[in-house]
Amino acid sequence: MVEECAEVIVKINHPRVGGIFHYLVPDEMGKPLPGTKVSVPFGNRAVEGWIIGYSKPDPGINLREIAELDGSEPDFTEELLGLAHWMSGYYIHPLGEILNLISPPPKPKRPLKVSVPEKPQVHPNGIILTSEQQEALDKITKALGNRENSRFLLYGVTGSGKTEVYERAAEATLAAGRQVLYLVPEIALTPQMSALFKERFGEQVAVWHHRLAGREKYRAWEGIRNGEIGILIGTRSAVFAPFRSLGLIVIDEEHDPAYKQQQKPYYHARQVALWRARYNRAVIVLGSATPSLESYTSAAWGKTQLLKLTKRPPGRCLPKITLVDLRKEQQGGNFSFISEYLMGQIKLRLSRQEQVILFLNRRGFAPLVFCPVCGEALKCSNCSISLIYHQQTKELRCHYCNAARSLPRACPSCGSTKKLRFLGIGIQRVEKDLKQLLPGARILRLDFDTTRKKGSFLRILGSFSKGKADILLGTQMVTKGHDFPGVTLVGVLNADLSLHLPDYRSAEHTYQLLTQVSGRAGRGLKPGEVVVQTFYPEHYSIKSACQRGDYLVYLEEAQRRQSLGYPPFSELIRVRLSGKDEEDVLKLASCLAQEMKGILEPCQVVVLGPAPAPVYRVKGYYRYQIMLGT
DNA sequence: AGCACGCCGACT
DNA sequence: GTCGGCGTGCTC
Repeated sequence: MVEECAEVIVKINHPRVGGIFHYLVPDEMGKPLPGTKVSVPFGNRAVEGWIIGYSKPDPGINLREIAELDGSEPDFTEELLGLAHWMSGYYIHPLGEILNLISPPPKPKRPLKVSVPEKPQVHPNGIILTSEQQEALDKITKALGNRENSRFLLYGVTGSGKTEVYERAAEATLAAGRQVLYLVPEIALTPQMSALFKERFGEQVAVWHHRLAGREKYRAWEGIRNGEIGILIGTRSAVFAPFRSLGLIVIDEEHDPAYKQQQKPYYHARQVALWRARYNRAVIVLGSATPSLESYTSAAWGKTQLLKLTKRPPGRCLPKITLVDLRKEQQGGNFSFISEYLMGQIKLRLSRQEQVILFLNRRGFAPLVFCPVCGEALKCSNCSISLIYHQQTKELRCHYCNAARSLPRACPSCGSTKKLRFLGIGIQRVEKDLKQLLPGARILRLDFDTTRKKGSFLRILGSFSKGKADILLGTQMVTKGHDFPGVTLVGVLNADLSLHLPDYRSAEHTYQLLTQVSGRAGRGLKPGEVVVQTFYPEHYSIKSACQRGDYLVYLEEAQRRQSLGYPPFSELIRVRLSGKDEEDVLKLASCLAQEMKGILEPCQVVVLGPAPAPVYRVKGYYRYQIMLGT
């Protein structure tokens, strides 16, 4: 009779070695708990891995012994092992790599100084809740009290005080002896959030994100594990923290695409959080002024309880929104990026020494550079995409592979040495032109290129909020939850840019972007105004963003998705194949699609493709895709 | 992924 | 005759 052997997942990142390997456990090791890190002989070398369970191996394999146990405690709780299994199946990814992803941070070399945990003290702020806030809070605390796995959508207009509701729900959770996970979409939002929570809850608050230094990381992880930390504020990877008693999960700005990882494994933190909430019988609150359609319909179907905050606190009203039709502007002879109306409003604010935010979702100086003789646009040599001209570095950049080249003397396609032409307007061009149009104005630019250096993001925001500039000109980055009381005007230079992207959610994303950026206006006591410039004022996502307070955009979008058979009314899977040889990729994709059709179409799954991906070459790899839909 | 084994071209 | 090219295949 063969004894039960340890099932070990080896830490080797290749999908072909994703399986379980059995090892004998030497007697002196006893029976280590699942989750324990081990070192095992593998082929002719030693590799690390984790014991994930015990079972009888198939007969006839030459079993070897575990060489070493690493660490006194298992790396994973039972919950996290279960989560890893679920993720491995759901995201079709090797278990070993999932375990690697969620494994604890390494122990720092120098021992940590022993901190004496002070008695946590809570300092209430004395704010009086609006009746809507109170009602939302009551429902959340009731669910907390019942230890139900409840799911809420806190749908509140920008500035309606969602954070205050989260803080009080956190207070109730701590009082019940349980822990809180508070997720935010990006690292830049963690400092202000943790400052806010620390003010109220003291040192039991910790921050987590991937850029944290080694010992900070370790301290937060340990604190969560041993219960000294009651509230963890972090970005999506914080969803894997080893809570001992998780009671509340808050996902702030739940619609934000940053919650989805853009690399393997392509997990969605909201999805993972829902799993953990279920496992822990915890309450989960998804909060947003512009919920994802998935969450909104989930509420409509009764799977999620809807909590609405429709008003800003007394004295703070919603900004007025003005739509400017750029077609009419051009008919009137103004071909500039800025309408007369918006220009007038900017000048008015400058004269009153109020601040302005301008939003244009396009990096660089000119998005297209072409030869006036042959008409050919300059393309990246590795990607099927046009190169963008960047003014300050005087070079052409590919926004997909980041390759840069200097502006060529002669056209690479026809050899003409006539000066290349720039087409379209990027944020650097706006900055340059604005400085000429408004010589006295102090302008700050906030985009990927001005925030590459560590700390520059906060430096720019800091100097703007201290009033050291009049105009903050930015891409996507300016839309995220910052609070500038001095801003009374927000200008959206081109609302249409995200409307025509090849994504079935582009209308939803446009609506969310416009509403979020509009929310930056009038956060102080002075009333705010938003000016939205568009070539397409009758498009429903633009119209609805400008008539806030109605939920029609969700109804309309839901109807459209349903009639076209898109999620959340169906399931959709995109299978992407990529490789250096286009022939090979296409051949394999065709075979795969054929195979899938044979198996899936009888069970009513439609197989579409293969078709070239929207950007069909990236970094020298050809990309084809197959869509599966129900 | 590593790292072996393994069978064909230019070197001390 | 040997060093080494990277094609194929295996790892409890």
